[in-house]
Amino acid sequence: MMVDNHGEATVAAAARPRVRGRPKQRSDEDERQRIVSVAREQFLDAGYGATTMDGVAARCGISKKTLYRLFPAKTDLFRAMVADHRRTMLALPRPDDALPLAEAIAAIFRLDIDENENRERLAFIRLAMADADRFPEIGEAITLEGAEPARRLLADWLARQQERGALRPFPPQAAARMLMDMVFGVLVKRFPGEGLLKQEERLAHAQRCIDVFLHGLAPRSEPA
Amino acid sequence: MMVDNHGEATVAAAARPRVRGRPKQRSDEDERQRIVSVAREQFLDAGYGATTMDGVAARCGISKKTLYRLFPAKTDLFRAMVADHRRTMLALPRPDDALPLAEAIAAIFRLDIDENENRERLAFIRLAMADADRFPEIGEAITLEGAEPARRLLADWLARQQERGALRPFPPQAAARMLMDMVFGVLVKRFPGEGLLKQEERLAHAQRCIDVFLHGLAPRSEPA
DNA sequence: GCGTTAAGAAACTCCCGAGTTTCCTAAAGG
DNA sequence: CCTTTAGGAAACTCGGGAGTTTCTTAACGC
Repeated sequence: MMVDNHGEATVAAAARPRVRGRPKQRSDEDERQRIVSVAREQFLDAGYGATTMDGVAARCGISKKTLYRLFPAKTDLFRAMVADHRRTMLALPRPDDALPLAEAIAAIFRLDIDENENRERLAFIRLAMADADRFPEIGEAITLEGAEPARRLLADWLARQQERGALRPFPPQAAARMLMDMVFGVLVKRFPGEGLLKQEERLAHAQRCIDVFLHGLAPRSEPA
Repeated sequence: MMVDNHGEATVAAAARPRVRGRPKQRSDEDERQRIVSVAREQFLDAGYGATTMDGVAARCGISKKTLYRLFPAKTDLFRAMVADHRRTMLALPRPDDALPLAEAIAAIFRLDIDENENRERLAFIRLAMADADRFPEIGEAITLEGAEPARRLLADWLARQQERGALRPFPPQAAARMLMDMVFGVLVKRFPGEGLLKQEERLAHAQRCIDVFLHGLAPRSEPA
């Protein structure tokens, strides 16, 4: 969805006649949204420092003047991007306790999101790690709107399963963190050369993690 | 060890008489080493972009002239820092197959390293993630000198345990990655506010990860 | 139609950091 | 002791990016 928006915006911008004079009026809100989309693309792709206002304006097909009217400073644009991300972050599903354990976890992790959404999710995390010091809100956005609620959801679910006797007793918060780290640790895989995992690999990896995790927390497993 | 070096360097620098004229000669090698130590501190603390040559020179108590004689460009300094990091990276231990499984893994992870070493390890990973695009070698340093060998070591060990029947069959590479992600995922915990985990928490967390992991790969566990 | 005005293009200021140079001084070395 | 020379301090150039301004022009509202 978001990438499509980008595409639209960019293409529209490129197609927009670059004539002098006052262009057709457009709603400020639409304009802001378009800009934020482009900015998100840039920020996620290049990081905060390497993203330039000139670049954003150019890619939006607008002048810096307009850009600065809507976003008085680069930081405002960044914050708006983060806020937008928070708004559009996917709502967490209520896991169905009747579901098989593995499926319930897969649902919590939304393993079904598409490649682009996943790419954006990881890019956002990278950005957060890189610029968390300068912009606490990006770290907060990830933590408060993404990781934290998801972890709480997962931890609650784990606690319930433990009460049911479906899982052995184990600190739920710690367990939730472990599983999330396993599943999203793929992020680091980005280092050596080849890009992110493909959809298929990502799913397979997640399934393996869930497998190990569930066996690791199974009620009566033999100690190693 | 490294932090001590930093301390020494910084203090020595501050104590150095800031007089005009030619100072007492010192070995270029010593000088380079001092500079690299200071630079490492800066790079790890502030990232590549936020580290300035002026700042490094000032903290070293030397002039930019000397700094640029020894390191013609900022990138050279950065590369030297990475190279130094690679050199001083701890050699991996050969795991003793006779050890209890949990202890063997703890040894592979060097869970006994001190707080400062651990802080540096995590800072380096963060730096790598932030600047991997511009400086592939930092990502490579982590991957090739740190993560990769450790993962291979762990994977080999896992494979051996599987052959012995101490662990159930499971793709060893995937398993090694999972465990590493779990143990070092703590990294992400840095976001919200409070700093890194204390030594004690870190060890406890690692032990819990190992616990879940070993149960998850135990030979005859009940499916969940 | 016709003034008003909002937007584009582009030049501009300002700042900051990489890298260079100049001048000065004192250690090195004979 | 006196010349040579390496290093410190600081001023410099240069480039690039944030944010501003000016000029121009065409859409908008009457």
